[in-house]
Amino acid sequence: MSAAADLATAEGLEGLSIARLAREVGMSKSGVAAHFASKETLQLAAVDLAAEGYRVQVFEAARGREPGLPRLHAMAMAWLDHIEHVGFRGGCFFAATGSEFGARPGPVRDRVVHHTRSLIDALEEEARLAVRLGELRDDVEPHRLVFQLHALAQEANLRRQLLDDPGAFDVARAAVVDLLDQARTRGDRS
Amino acid sequence: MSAAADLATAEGLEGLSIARLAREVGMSKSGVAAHFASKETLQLAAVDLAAEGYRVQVFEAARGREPGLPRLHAMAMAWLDHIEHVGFRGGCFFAATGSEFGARPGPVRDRVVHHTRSLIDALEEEARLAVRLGELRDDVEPHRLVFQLHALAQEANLRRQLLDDPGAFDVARAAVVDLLDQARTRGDRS
DNA sequence: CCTACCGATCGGTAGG
DNA sequence: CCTACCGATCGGTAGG
Repeated sequence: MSAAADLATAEGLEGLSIARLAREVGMSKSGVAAHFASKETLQLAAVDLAAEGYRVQVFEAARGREPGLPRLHAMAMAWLDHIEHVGFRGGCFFAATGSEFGARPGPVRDRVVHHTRSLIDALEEEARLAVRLGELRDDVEPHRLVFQLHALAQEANLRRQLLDDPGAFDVARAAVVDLLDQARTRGDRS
Repeated sequence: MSAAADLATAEGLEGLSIARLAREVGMSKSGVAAHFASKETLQLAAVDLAAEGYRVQVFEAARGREPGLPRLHAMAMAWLDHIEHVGFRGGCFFAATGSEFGARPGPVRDRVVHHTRSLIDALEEEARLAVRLGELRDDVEPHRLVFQLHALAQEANLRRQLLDDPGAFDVARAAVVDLLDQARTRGDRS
């Protein structure tokens, strides 16, 4: 069942058909259909499973560091590492499904949006805290900082998928370090 | 014919079926099929049409400015403007198709990759020139600068599609300005 | 450019 | 969990 959803995740998209999934796990088509009320239910299960994957990594990495800048830094890096190593053929699951369902209103899109916003909100929250703690400059806008962090991850994923750029994630990591460095309060070396 | 490809473009993806397109332009299915050797040919036509759309805007904007930093700046802005105003339901055509065909080898993927790389190469070339002209600092890496510029556009597109962030393109534009500002030779106000 | 057809695949259900 | 079926849609072709 969750093994089915995992293989579903690996396949990636709307092309994840009940029939195809059935073949892959060696069951009859209606055997799979019995586990999910509809194709949409299967898609939602795949989305939630993928979300669990990065949530565990990102928030586990966060727990190990003090709140504020160190935690923000750790979350951004853990998130890049996770995308780099997911191993789905289509790369980052949320980049793929977000792009696919961005223009298709419905529960699947809503779920993808929810998980995406959830990560962004967590990063913004941590950035806001870092500003409050004086670790990041007063004039740093958390919204924009996280915009840039998220952008770098998207770009690394795109370049690996499309441009065979094996160093894409290293470039992204270096840019993240620079970005946080420039936002850091002068003289602060925490 | 090119009107068909245009509506095809608007629809966006693999879901662009010959049957669906036929309905949309009021022809029979095989009437459309006769114009394209195969579905793949139709997809390639749509990709090329979309590429023409941004090429015209970006390279026209470039022609009006002197080579180097001014031209790089103009290209980045024209490109953001184009993505913001394409009007395809799925947003940026190349973000959508790139994500969809990134893991599907074949002529369609190759064509999407070619157009994507083409724009990136043009931006990098201009950045390299700006360094040579002394408009950008010596230690600026064109590859990484364009990585960041491209990342901002991807993120703006994603946020509009997924997060109903109407100011996403304004944030991206402001970040582009900052990025080029920081890369600029100190004291240079060209 | 059309009608009419093909084989394949889809999501879903009936009935067990 | 299965077989067996449904109506719909797909890409593509035959024949005109």
